[in-house]
Amino acid sequence: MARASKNTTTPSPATPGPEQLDTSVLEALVGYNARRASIAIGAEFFERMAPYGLKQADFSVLALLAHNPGATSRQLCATLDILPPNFVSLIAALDRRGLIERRPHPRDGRAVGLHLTDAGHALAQETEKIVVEMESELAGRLTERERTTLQRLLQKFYLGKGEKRETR
Amino acid sequence: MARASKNTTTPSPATPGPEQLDTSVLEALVGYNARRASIAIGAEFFERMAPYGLKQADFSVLALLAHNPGATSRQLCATLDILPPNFVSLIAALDRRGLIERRPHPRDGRAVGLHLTDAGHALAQETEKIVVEMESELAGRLTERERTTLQRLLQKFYLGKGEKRETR
DNA sequence: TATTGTTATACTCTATAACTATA
DNA sequence: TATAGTTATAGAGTATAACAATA
Repeated sequence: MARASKNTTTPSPATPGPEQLDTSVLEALVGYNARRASIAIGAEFFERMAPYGLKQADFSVLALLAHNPGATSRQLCATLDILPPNFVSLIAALDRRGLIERRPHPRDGRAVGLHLTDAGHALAQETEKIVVEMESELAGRLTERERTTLQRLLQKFYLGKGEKRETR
Repeated sequence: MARASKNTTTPSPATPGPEQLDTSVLEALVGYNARRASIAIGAEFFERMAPYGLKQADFSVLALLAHNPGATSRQLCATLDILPPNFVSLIAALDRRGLIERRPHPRDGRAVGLHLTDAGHALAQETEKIVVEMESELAGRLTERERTTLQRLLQKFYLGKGEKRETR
């Protein structure tokens, strides 16, 4: 698959001559840039996590459980925007691998508290370290201050928007 | 791809409400923030483009053709990172709707130059205006300078380092 | 021989309806 | 009645192999 083409800040000629297209219209959109950056980072993530057999969702669940022991499926689904039916096989796979443990919820007989096993804790710790290192490499051209700014600005687009309409 | 971002969980403490999880580990990752922002913006995009029957890829193609008349499928696929087999039905749909026109390429008998029809131009212009307006609303809390910074920082993650990966 | 566009196909991700058991 | 977890399934999105026409 071809890589993203680099943008030329000069307006493109009207004739279909050169190879590169003028992408300045799209690169002015936050949505486009966020999506492309997300895909690029996700591809790198996929490569580095392949030895551990973890996808982004798997990693997120392990990382959250490491810091929120006993969290329920419902809480994890809400936090990660995963639909409950799609969460079942994910959790089942982690369970089969012996990374998590399901314990009855102390106060709610319907719910199940999820906990990392020792192996799960070890894997969460190791992969979290690798991901943090990967991010440092990818953000190598950014200063620490730029990186913090980037996080803060991105979060403005998905956190605390107040009024929200229902989708379909 | 349109993820219903209905679960942004306002900080209001709902009484039967779920205990919020500690997400600080994930929110420290650019990849996580970019993905969440991309999904949130994509959901809003989906809502506003629904009346026009355009998905993100459709809009990108129309916008690119508006500024790159006569571009070929191969060029658009390379620019947008879409695999050629997946591009066929997309282009066919735009063609059936009378938004684009396929003309024989002047210098390559294999290729086909893609052009917007009058209807295509009108739709590209109208939807581009709507998307730009949407972005202004979503980025309402950002200063113009912050927004420019955000674009620049995001582009560092997907531009100018495409010599390694071959997939996605 | 290489490239453009295409068909067929498979695999993943995401979404909806409906069931169960608890509350 | 409402909620947590689950099943089954459908629909997008994305991937590879292989082919015809042209270079």
